Amino acid sequence: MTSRLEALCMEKGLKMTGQRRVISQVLSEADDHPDVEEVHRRAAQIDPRISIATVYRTMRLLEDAQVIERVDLGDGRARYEEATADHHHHLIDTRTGRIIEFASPELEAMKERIARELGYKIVGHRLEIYGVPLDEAGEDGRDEEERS
Amino acid sequence: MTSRLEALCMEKGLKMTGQRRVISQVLSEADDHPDVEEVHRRAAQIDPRISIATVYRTMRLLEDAQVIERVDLGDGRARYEEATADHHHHLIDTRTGRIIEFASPELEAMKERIARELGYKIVGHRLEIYGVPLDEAGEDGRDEEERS
DNA sequence: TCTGGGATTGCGAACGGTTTTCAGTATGAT
DNA sequence: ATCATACTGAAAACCGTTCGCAATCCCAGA
Repeated sequence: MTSRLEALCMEKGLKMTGQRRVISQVLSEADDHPDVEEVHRRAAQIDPRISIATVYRTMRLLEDAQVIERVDLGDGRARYEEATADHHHHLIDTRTGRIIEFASPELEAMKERIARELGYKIVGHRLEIYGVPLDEAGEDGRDEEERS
Repeated sequence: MTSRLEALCMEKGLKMTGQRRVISQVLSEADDHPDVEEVHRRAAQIDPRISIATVYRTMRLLEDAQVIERVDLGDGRARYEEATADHHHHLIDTRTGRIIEFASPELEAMKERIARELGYKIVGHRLEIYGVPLDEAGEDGRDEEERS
């Protein structure tokens, strides 16, 4: 059965090898933001002879083909998600690492405006919010707040 | 004479060595966002026997002491700026690498609101805009400001 | 002013994530 | 099936950053 990403790859004329098929499947089924190691782990469960180097290469290939998107969450390794048409951003739960996606047209508009006022045309942007759940924010041992 | 950052360091009770003095001076005089290698280059011009390891160590020290702030511009290396009270963000000129700082209270408010709606309290955030100068970007000349 | 000992430094080695090299393998067009 | 070519695995190279260690420096105390 061809996964969504596999279909996309064939559409783009990429040679479909066994490992690319497996990685495409893994990525199609992922609903989170796995890093390369995690993709490799999941791929290896389907076919243990896939090497980490191939995963790296395939991720780059898919990124270049704009099938997936690299997400830099500031933790030193690249994470990935399926490419989407609409721009969105990430809120990272610093307690659990959970990543929540959100989009805000107003925010987009405001960014455009700010860039224009500075004399620039936006070619890319990224916003990350780090936060803690409201209902847990005030409870346990008051760690002092730090605004950065 | 003692640089601004050097004074800050002494205030915080850090032992002031020759290298820390030099690095503090370099950082006090910088009005850009140098990476460690660049700080080392500038420091070495004042005192050539400062090692890159010491620069790395000192940057971390100053960061921990909240004298400077690390800025991750997504280019794989850490950049730094003096710590400021007000939160600001960066617009990166993808043609030249120039970094323009900007702040927007409305943007801050909007982020707070978005986080709250998602049930979160913000503990940190970061926004980067990548852009090209309007007057070099092609037509769509909406706002033509000299911005070299 | 001199001293002692903990903090700091320089060097190179180690590190973690990522890319590359290279020889062997698999793919898809024929 | 065949063959040129693209792809793969394993290991080495890379790059920014950190660490281990012996030598050195800073500065509180004498």
